[in-house]
Amino acid sequence: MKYDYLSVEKKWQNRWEAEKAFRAADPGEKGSEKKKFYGLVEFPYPSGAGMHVGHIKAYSGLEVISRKRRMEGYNVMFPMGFDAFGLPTENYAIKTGIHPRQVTDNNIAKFTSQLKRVGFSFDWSRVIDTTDENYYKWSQWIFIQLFKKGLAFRDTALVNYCPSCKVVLSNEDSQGGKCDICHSDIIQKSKDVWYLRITEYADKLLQGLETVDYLPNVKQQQVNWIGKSTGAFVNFGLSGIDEKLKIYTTRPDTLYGVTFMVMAPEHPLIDANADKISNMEEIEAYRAECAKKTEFERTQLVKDKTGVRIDGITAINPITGKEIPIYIADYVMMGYGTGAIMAVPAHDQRDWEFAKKFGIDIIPVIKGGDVETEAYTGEGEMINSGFLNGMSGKKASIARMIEELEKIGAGEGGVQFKMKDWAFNRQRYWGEPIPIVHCPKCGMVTVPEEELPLKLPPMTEFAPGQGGESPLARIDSFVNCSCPQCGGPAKRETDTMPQWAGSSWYFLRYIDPNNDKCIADPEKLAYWAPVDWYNGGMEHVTRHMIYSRFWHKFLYDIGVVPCAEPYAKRTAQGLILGPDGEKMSKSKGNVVDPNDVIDEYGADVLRTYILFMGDYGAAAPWSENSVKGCQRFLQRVDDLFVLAKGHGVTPELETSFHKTVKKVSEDFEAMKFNTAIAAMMGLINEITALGHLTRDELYTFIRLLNPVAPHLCEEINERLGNTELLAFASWPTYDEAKTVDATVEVAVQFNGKLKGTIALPKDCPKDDAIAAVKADPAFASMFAGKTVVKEIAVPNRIVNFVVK
RNA sequence: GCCGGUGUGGCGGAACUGGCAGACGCGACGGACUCAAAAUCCGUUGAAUUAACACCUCGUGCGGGUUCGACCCCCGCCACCGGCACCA
Repeated sequence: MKYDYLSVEKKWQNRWEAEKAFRAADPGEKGSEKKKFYGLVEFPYPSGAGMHVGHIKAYSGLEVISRKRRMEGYNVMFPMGFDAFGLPTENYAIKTGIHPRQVTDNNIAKFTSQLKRVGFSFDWSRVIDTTDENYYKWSQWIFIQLFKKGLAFRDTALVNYCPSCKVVLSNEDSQGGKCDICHSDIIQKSKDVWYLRITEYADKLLQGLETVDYLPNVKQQQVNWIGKSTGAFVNFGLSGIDEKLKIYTTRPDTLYGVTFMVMAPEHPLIDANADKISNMEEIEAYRAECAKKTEFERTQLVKDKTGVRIDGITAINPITGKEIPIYIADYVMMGYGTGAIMAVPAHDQRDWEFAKKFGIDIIPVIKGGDVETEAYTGEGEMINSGFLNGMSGKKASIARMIEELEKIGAGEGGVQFKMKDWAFNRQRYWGEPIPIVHCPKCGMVTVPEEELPLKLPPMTEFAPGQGGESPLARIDSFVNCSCPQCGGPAKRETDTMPQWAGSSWYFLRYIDPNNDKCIADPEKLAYWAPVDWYNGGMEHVTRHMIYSRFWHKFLYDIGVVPCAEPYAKRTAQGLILGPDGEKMSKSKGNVVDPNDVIDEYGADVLRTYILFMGDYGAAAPWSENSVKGCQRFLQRVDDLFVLAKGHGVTPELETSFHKTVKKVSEDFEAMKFNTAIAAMMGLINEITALGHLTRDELYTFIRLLNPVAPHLCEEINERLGNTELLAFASWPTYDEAKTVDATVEVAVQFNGKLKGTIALPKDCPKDDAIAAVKADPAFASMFAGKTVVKEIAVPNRIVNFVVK
């Protein structure tokens, strides 16, 4: 009988909705006495294009886990929401004149209906929308707390600016010198910008990684992003100037090999001492040349070293007392360390290249390598290094040098991070207004908390101003206000927050989405936090995750949340590629729409295929034919009902059932959905071949499959006469002892080569196994005329004879 | 350049972390049902060899090694993917 998925799926979706089946119980409510499980997936940006199958894959993993947890007796919260501020919506609004609010509402409605068609067990009573006033009220509240603690500040800086989007971008949003949104080349521009002092939390963010269960590569990427290095700060004296040149180095052990110094072109010491520099024109010319280059050209296109020697000032090595030249060069960045370095050409390749080009001495201080051909960066015995001579081992030499530097007051040990402060403003309409008032008397004043939310004013024209200022700057009624502190006339900040703001704390709001007194009720936070399992894309591992960990840690420090880390566990799904093996994109025309798949095959088939197509964490191409294979599988499950007679255990199937329950239980937890489904397919094949099973066994089977294909399983459950939802049936258990067959086929090898198999009782002792093979006439010829040198037996696996 | 990952049939992918390579699915081939097709069901399907699904041989990117035994461990390469990148 052909399974009518369309009406069956609708039927169960309606019932789940009517019964509010997946509503998580808050503390005090019935169900909250159970152990809690908080499963989180990355909420989508509701784009006009609707969802594609990649979204479905991203949510399916924890959908399975959440459904399994409910069956295991947990009180599960599996929420969904929308990260709806952002440029695509705003650009669409600029183009069409339709208000972003309306665009967003339409898109959310579209996404919601698509998600419901898939049958995800989200708690729809907790939906959040970051553009909702009652949500961004709290984004603004957090900003005010950051500001009060000095973690939000304003600074003039060279920023990455996208001339097309007319917006300032963070380093994270402008990787590769391209705008993350429109992919045009970004340029450098001097602007007054807001920063969040995330660097203050660099060490905490790094150390926190030791307490969480993230995929190793996720952790590694965060570690790299934070980029901690240890070394020393060293103060070099300057000739004729009563000032020191402070540098940062990871290799203080090579101090005796310093033959020149390099400062970033923008280094403030240059202007401060312009009167002592005899070649300022030359330096200015070089600076102008550098300023023309984008950061991309300067850092990405590694090419010839360029630079200019500063005439008139020299540096004094505090250890050797030697006088050495100072250069400016753009291979040294103002934004890292102190903006100046000591150059050791013998042991640093960049310094080596520079020295070769400018004819500077190269003094080796570590034995090994040939510093005439390239810098030697390996370890070795210290030479030409005064008190370090004869030492070997980088660590010891560094420690010894730092000790010396500290003794003579010329430096100290220190650490540096690659991570930079977070540029936190955008000159756009569709974002959270930054709740700050600029008062000519009081300076920057926060909007009083009782006045939050600071709402976006109504507008009809959303394009940014010509100078790249926020569209909000055009609205006088918004801009002009009175200072909350002194009551005098003042002006509002007109920039808005970046899209990352709303997603930096959304997992907390799910816990108490309608609270108008605080982010979330402390009792509820104590119950639900932290997120037990967070799944999402690898592309969000550095930016979104680090930002949100930062906010969470801040909220922890001010006593708002009860735990130091927001996510106890993090996994990631792989991409779904188009049928052509390419990344899905509109331009390639290889996007698969989940709606089309559901129309043709049903939601259960879609879900099953997405989980079956391969390793959940790896990218895999879409295959229409394989979808059909999953359809056949579910059809065969449906057909099982007519084969189900009586109760109890079918002896021929008993071991297989125990095996499958074990396999599926374990594989789901490891997100090995493909092999779990393969195991269920194998069991179906066995049952079909046998021709019968009991109704109890069918019940076990549908409970295993339920997290993957819940509509079909609920339907069969009902046919079995059960009135309760299968969603809350108990998860099947297995008996370890019954997962192995009574007789096991064991491989027989001679000299490691497979020569046959032998049936042996389960867990047959080694000696018995060896004896059994020797007694088996099938292997007699293998022993004939040979001497057995060694006998190896692995229970239930192999027996191997080494013969001569 | 650095860090991480991957490489297995015609295809997607399995393989207890050293123990029968290719589970499961797709595709293909053969058969059943059908007037026929679709759907469904049954069988075969790594390569080579063969009358043979008998034996032997080869086979997990390439070249070596360790081991009774290697997709798995070690050494040296190649290719592709992801992240970072003149970070001192």
